[in-house]
Amino acid sequence: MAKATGGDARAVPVPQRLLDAATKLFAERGYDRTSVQEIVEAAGVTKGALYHYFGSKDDLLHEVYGRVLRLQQERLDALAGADAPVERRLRDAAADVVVTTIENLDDTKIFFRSMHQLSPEKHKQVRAERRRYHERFRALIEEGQRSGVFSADTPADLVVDYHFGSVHHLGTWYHPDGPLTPQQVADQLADLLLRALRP
Amino acid sequence: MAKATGGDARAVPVPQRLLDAATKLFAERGYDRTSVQEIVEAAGVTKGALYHYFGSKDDLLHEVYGRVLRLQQERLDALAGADAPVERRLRDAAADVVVTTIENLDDTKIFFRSMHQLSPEKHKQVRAERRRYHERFRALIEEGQRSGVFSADTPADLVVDYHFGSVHHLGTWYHPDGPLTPQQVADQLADLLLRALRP
Amino acid sequence: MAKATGGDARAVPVPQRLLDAATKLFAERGYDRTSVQEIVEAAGVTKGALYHYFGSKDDLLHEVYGRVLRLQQERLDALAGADAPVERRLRDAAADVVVTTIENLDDTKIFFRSMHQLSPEKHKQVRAERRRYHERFRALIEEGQRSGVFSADTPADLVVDYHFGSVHHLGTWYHPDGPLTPQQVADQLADLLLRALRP
Amino acid sequence: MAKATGGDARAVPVPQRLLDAATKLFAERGYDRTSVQEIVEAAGVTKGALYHYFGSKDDLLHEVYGRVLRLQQERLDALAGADAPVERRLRDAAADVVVTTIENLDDTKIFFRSMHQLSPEKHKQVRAERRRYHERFRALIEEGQRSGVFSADTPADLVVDYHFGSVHHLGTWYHPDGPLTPQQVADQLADLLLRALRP
DNA sequence: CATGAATGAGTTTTCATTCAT
DNA sequence: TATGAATGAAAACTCATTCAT
Repeated sequence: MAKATGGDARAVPVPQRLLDAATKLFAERGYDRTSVQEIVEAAGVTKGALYHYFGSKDDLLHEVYGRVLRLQQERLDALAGADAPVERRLRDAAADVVVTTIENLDDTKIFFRSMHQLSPEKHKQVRAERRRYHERFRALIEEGQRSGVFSADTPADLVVDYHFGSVHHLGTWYHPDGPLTPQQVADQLADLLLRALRP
Repeated sequence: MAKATGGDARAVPVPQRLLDAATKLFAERGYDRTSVQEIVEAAGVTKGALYHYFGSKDDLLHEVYGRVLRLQQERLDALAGADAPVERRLRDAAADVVVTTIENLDDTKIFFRSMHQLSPEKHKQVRAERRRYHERFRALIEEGQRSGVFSADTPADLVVDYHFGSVHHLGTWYHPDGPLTPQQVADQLADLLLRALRP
Repeated sequence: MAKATGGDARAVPVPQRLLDAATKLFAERGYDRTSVQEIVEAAGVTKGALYHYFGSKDDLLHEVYGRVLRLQQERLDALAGADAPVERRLRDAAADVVVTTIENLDDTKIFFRSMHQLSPEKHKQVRAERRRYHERFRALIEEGQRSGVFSADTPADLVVDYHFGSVHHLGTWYHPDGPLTPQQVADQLADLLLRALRP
Repeated sequence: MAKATGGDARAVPVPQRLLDAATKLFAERGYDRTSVQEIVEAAGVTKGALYHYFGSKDDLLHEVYGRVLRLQQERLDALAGADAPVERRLRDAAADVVVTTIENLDDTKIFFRSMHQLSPEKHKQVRAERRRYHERFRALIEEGQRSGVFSADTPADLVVDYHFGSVHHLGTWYHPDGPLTPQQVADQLADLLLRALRP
């Protein structure tokens, strides 16, 4: 008998509402600075409901990670496995990770800032999935290096970290109301990467 | 158990001991996950002593920042103002920030992970100092772009964020016992930057 | 050690138990000298329970005030608005505030000693309500002065402060096991007031 | 080498400076809310100095009491023992306590608000001295009642408490920049007392 | 499915006092 | 005389989690 906002706000299922609220708050104030009470208030439910659907606060964070990890891995797999020259596939992948990062900036801010606040067990799991992503990306670069279209002066691992560093950093400076669209940023950063890899 | 215990460890003054302990712990577990109790225990003093020298836990974090900010700004000013071609000065600056970041990896991990946990007032101050650093770096790139030794395809701002992203990221993957020395990493990352800027 | 322990003492709801314990302790040792720990121990609950019902220690004090303020204001309004000569109404009001003050001596001790220890915001609110009470009383005196049944030699404001001073002071000297009943004290003090106001 | 305010500020001896600072602060924020650190800062000395001259914070409060108690007792003794009719002596005493209370409003605010925060031992001592004062005043009233110039309808004790209640209360409402001078307030309150005592 | 009262261990911070110098 | 670093105990408050209903 409250908050009947629109008639479809209530249609969003409780677990989703909780996840959305948590994502927003974690991104705004960080995991440790967000209390369970604040999450349930933002989601319009009670604590009991949260613990009905999630085992712990930690679980909530882990779910946010799952969402962004699955999304990015899927997109990378698709782009890397496409039928195109390696420089095209790398460029597309490099630009795409920028666009999807910006489009899910809350999730990725949380990802990079709060990963080490997961329980050791879950942290390990996330790092393993992250590593899989990293290796798929690295394989692209190595492929280009072997075939001579990319310079082999820099170890592929370092190149990946170079690029991902800039993706990681997006949360620090990118603002949706700034002068550049996500796609423009993506193109520029992908260009920088490809130029750095010119033989 | 009086003043002359050890002859060396106890010779370090209390504020320094506190700062060292805090740096180590903040880097290991993050600012919010480190309790004042843990800090004073690691430093071998009592809470009263901490609050005798520092106004708050926040102050301690701010001091760590001060240290790394001053160091990096000094080095950048020296290198950027040297008497050498701009591509040399940029390369030196780009490599140097990598080396000093690695050499102070604890401080810089804290810097990038915990900056947003400072009080708003101190956060603002740190961001202002950080911006000064950023702008000095950007000026170098613009200088090279104007004189034609660097490509002007990418806005200088973005290039700075691209490079600093990778510096930021170092704390995530670099380990002192890995295969690369700090100087090697620095050379590789500086090369990537300069190659990306080739006209 | 579950819910039905005692059958009577435990039947009092937790917020009431907390308020009672706080009232007693604040009166005994003052607000600042009473710790939250002592309150919850006296009430037989934990700190968490206290903060579940009250926002702060300050809130608890404010609640005590609310109780006594509401009580006294109601009684004054009833007596002052009665259908009787003004000297009768003033006398009744003057005596009644003495009786109810003695009957709630803990509350009123707290009221007068600890009011200035409230947060500025709440302090202001309490003073506003207190002023309303004062003004209602003053209006009675002015009414009598205008109609000539009371001497107008002394400004009504001062007369009110004179009487309330003695009410305020009751907590300092009145003891329930002394020679005078509350009603006797009330009659004497009301007599003093009325005699002082004889034209 | 600091705070050379005028050339005679430094001439005030340290214990006096401490006492003055403590009086001011205790009156402003209360005894418990005033820290020793604040007192020494206001007095322009260090903590060591305070503990050199005073045994404890409690001692400081006790000294403030000593000052006001001695002053008021002396004045009462002089006025009550004067060679004049009893109604004159009571009137003078009643007015004088009002004037000296207002002239030392900080001290008396502290007196009435913080007395119960003294250590039990010192509290007892202060109460004993206070009682002596009270009894001297009561003797005056009884003298007048016996000789018939005052009504004996109200026990002398109660009359004393009635008057002292209003004195006590002065700290709550009197402001130096209000419409009434200390002497005017004193005259009015003394008048009220004497009028209440008319046979 | 969901509530919300209650817990208990934890947090940062304050402060009167001591003491070697 | 006076300093100020250091102590240690206590302060108010927070919060993830549980559980009877």
